Amino acid sequence: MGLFHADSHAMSKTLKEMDVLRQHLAKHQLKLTRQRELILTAFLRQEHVTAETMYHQLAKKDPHLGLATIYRTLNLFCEAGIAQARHFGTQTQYDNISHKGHHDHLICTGCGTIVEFENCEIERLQEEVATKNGFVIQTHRLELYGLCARCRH
Amino acid sequence: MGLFHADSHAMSKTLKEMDVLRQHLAKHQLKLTRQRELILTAFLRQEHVTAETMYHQLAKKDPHLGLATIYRTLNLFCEAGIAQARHFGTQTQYDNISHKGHHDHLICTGCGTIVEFENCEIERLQEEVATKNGFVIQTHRLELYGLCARCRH
DNA sequence: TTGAAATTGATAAGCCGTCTCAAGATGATA
DNA sequence: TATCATCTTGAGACGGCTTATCAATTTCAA
Repeated sequence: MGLFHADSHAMSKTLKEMDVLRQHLAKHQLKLTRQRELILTAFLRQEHVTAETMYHQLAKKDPHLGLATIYRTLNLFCEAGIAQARHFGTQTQYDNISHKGHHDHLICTGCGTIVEFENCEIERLQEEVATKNGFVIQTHRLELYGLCARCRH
Repeated sequence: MGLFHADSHAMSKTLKEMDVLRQHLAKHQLKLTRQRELILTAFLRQEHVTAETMYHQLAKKDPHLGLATIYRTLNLFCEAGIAQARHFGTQTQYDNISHKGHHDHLICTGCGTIVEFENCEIERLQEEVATKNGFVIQTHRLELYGLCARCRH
């Protein structure tokens, strides 16, 4: 009984997304597989991943899990509204949408230093712009490039 | 005399960026070539391009201009601060940074539509954040990803 | 003008992500 | 629970976009 509680508590974080996935699968006549569950729980633990990083992470739990399956599953998550693909550099980042505390970046073009920041007011204005254009924002990216105090001398 | 004036007027729009490029080349012991000039003037006429589109555009002026040269040159422009690379879908878009009043982007993750916008209030807040962190902004990039009205159905 | 050094064009190579397909898993149904 | 149509998987082939290679050419400082 105590064990049951502990288990259900540990699972509670993933339950919401698991339900979203189940609903999506049902609606599209798809099936819930061991791999999809495995990938989902691992995915939810992180803010953003690439297929490659998940491939290596999961190799320990299931050495036969194929890279193609991970790509397929992450794309499935996007369709289900659990993940969001973002192209960064040459790779695709899959962002955990439900993860909060998104931060923006201040990047020094001199020394490469990256300072993270968060500004509610800016976020609010972004929503405003999106709404005005008929968009519903899923995620965003704001990078300010400039020179930090030290590099200006 | 009249002709000279006409010419210098036609060039005036590209002069600023050409100078930026020249300075960058000088600083890195690189050379100013016919191809680099050609690609720069064509690039400055547009808001954003892919290497492929420039390849076809320029094929008329110089049928022997190679695709690799265009990629190399556009990347050079990024290093010189004239262009900015943005990855969308499988391709790379090269944005003209100096283009009138710098636009930010609202990007539909469903159909890829890009809506450009400008918001002084957001820019002001960006300055504020930068100053607070001891930075002086040179440029920035703001991309909002979401679903447009049509793709939400 | 000369020559060291950078650039070019053509194409090979590389990377990332998707497609293919035979073998295996899933789950609705009886 | 056994059956079986359907979906999924894993491995590798494939394809699109970008970069690397290299001999021939161009640039530019002296």
